[in-house]
Amino acid sequence: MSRYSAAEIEAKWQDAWDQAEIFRATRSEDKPKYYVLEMFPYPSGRIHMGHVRNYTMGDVIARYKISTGHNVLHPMGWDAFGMPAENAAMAIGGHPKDWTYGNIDDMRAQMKPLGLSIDWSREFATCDPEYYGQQQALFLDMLTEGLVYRKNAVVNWDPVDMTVLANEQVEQGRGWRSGALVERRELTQWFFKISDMAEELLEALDGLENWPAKVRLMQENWIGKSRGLQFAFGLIDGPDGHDRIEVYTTRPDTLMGASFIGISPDHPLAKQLERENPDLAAFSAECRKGGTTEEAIETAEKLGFDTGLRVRHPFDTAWELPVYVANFILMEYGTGAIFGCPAHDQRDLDFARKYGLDVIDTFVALEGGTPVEDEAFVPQKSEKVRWLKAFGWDDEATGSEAIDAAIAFCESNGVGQGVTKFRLRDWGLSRQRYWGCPIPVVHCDACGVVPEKKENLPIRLPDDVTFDQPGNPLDRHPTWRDCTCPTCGKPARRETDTMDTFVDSSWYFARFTAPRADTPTDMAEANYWMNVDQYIGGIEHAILHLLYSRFFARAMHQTGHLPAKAIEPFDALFTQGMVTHEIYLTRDENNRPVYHLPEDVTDGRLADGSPVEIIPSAKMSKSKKNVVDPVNIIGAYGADTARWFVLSDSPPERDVEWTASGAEATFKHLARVYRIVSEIIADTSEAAQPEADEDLLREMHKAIHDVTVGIESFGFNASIARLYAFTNTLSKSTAGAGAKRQAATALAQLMSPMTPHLAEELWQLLGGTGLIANAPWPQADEAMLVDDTITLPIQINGKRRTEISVPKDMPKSEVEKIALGTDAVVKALDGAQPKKIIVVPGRIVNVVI
RNA sequence: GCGGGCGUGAUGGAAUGGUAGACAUAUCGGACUUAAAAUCCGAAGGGCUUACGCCCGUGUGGGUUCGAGUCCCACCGCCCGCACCA
Repeated sequence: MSRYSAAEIEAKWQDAWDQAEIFRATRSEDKPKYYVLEMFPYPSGRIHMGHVRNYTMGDVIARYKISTGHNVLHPMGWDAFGMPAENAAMAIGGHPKDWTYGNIDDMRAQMKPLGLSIDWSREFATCDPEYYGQQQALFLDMLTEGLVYRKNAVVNWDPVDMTVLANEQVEQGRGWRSGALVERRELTQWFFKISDMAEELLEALDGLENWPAKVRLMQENWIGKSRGLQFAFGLIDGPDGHDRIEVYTTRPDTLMGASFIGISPDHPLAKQLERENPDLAAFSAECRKGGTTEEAIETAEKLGFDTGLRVRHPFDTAWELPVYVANFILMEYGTGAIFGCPAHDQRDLDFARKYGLDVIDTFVALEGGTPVEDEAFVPQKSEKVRWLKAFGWDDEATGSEAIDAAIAFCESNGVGQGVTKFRLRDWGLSRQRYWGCPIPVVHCDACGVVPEKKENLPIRLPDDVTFDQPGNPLDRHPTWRDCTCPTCGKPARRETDTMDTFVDSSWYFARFTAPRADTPTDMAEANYWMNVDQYIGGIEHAILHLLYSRFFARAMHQTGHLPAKAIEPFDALFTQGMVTHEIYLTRDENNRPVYHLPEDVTDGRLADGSPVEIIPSAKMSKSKKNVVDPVNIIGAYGADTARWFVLSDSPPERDVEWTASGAEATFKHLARVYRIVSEIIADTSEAAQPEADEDLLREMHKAIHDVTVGIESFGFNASIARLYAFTNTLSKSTAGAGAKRQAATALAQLMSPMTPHLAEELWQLLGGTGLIANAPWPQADEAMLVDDTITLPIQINGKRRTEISVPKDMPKSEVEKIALGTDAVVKALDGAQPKKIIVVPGRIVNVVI
């Protein structure tokens, strides 16, 4: 009997699949279609275990759907534009293009041995001119539809390198290369009008039933619909053109507790005052230091500058409030101005204490509670409070009712109006970088900003660029910028900004339906294949990528590139967890950590015997060296072992920890399955007892049922646990050769989505017809799933005391009688009557004493 | 700071509000072997008890329920995202 040789088996069956072209997707109306997609990778050059886990999950679904009679589309491509290619060019020389395509070749070669059921004929990279040219066409169509526009927006500016920095390139407020303090600077940039669709993107979340609730909730909060009051404070002796300050608040019920007005340093009034007031100019300059992230702004120390200006309270014109410029107010949200109510908002209270401002309690003092000191009084949303007492009302209302009532009250008194606002901002797509999709517009002195003609697409990136200095090489290219105006034909300048790489990934799923079409999509193909039936990727994409894709699908429908049914492009979404590994480190003479690769550590020691510190279960990262290269694992154990392991142990949505012992154990298990099945094939015995056949087949049907449920519900770990149990049952079974072969065949089929190579081999050994990949999925016989006798636990006061064995459909009253007759219950009752007996049929009996 | 999530044996984890710890790893014992490996069989949450059993136990504290790992409230810890990382 031969032994399990993964290398041999895997090469053999991958060839067989290639020969038969069984994963090539072709439009066909005689089968239901199924589109399964994993978030495509960035071509860093090496695949990692996270990729293996992601693609294996998609592969299990794809293979399962093939065997349940679906026409499956399972494509793969590369999210190939982005900063790392430029960083590599700067660090080690070479060209981003060569680096990227070289990485793609490497990664494809590392990925193919996994035996994924991918239609490689549809592969593309977003940096292919054939792809980004179509993206430019989409951009032009969106421009025509009014979905794109230009406006000013702030970027991170490195004053030493004189260049724009990505958030990732800002470390503790400083540029990562120059070390200079970063400033916020305004640039004119292109924007997608995603905010116009805020309401629709929000409403449509309800229909995404097969998305994780947490992702829908995160998107809902991100879109951030709020109902509030917009009104004005009259400005006393304001500078020219400013007689009022418009304010938006979601807490109009606290208006009588207002004690100051805060405006953003970028507010027009602040900018005007800045010109005449050097102290304020200095303060605002200070506010503009640091990065642009919301995190940086929100966690920075709250600073304010008293402008000396005063406003009048709308309900009491004798009541004057000071106007501060404050660093925590964002010009992008609301009107860029707020009123502060220290008694009922912690941030405002901290600010008021710091600058010695009034704290006007509109609730606690009125109700006779403890006055506000260091903690603002913010009631629970559901708490009924007399918020409006300050307005002279006596009605009780909960938080949102109180706010609606306050808005109505203000409106009826001529103070502002209720408005709905969204937190969602328009999507800035301009990037001052080379390795991205060129924005297809030109700047003409006579005609202004002019779209490029479609027949000139793709606007290709020039190859002759250098990365020896900071900034965008397109800006300093000698000739690339020179062009003629598409409108007047005079000399003009090409736009040198490229698109955010999120644009590339916002429509690739649609392109996969017709990757070689000479329009962005082919409507016949898109109509057949869309939507993505199952999308799989990391939770880190819960908001941006998934929201942008939802926006793009709508925009593509509006511009005639997708059918109406595809405006929500992902029918079902699954967010998988990461692959983690322990971190091993020692300390150098300065007590700084020195990291060690897992393969250099055995039983907590290095080769020289010195012990290592172990940090448990962290995300695999090159800098911490806690990485396991899938290529090595496949070389040592085979792809089936890698695939099985990343699916076992942890539920797919949670992190899974890679361990060497786990991989070893997985390999042993697969070898065991191979051995057990080989023995079954050699065996010709009859069953010792006929019941043994019956028992085994019963277990087989239960396994078919449970494994199928597991796959359909993304419970791959549960399916695998069930397969372990079924393998143990099979190995111990005393059934005859026929029943065992039947069970072994089912086992191979149930394993086939996870370990397709081994399954093909077993299928062949067992005499199966054709490829197991094409064989129909086994069906569980319902009648075989239920045992005639069940075990019911008996609880006394909710604690398990004993159990009884009863026929599965015994009536409640009978069960009750038997339960009351058990020794444990008789003893516990001690002659008394039970207070209550709860019988949950088929589940449990609880006797309350 | 804001938004979202997670927390169960030595370890990864299982458990439609219904027997907590399935399945696996590591460990220990046994069989086979000259021996080891491989393989096969078995034990195993903690405590008390000769035993029958009993008590405790799902981050902490409270609550709802006949019954809570699961639902609610508060807290602690860790993770993800925060609009120019992909």
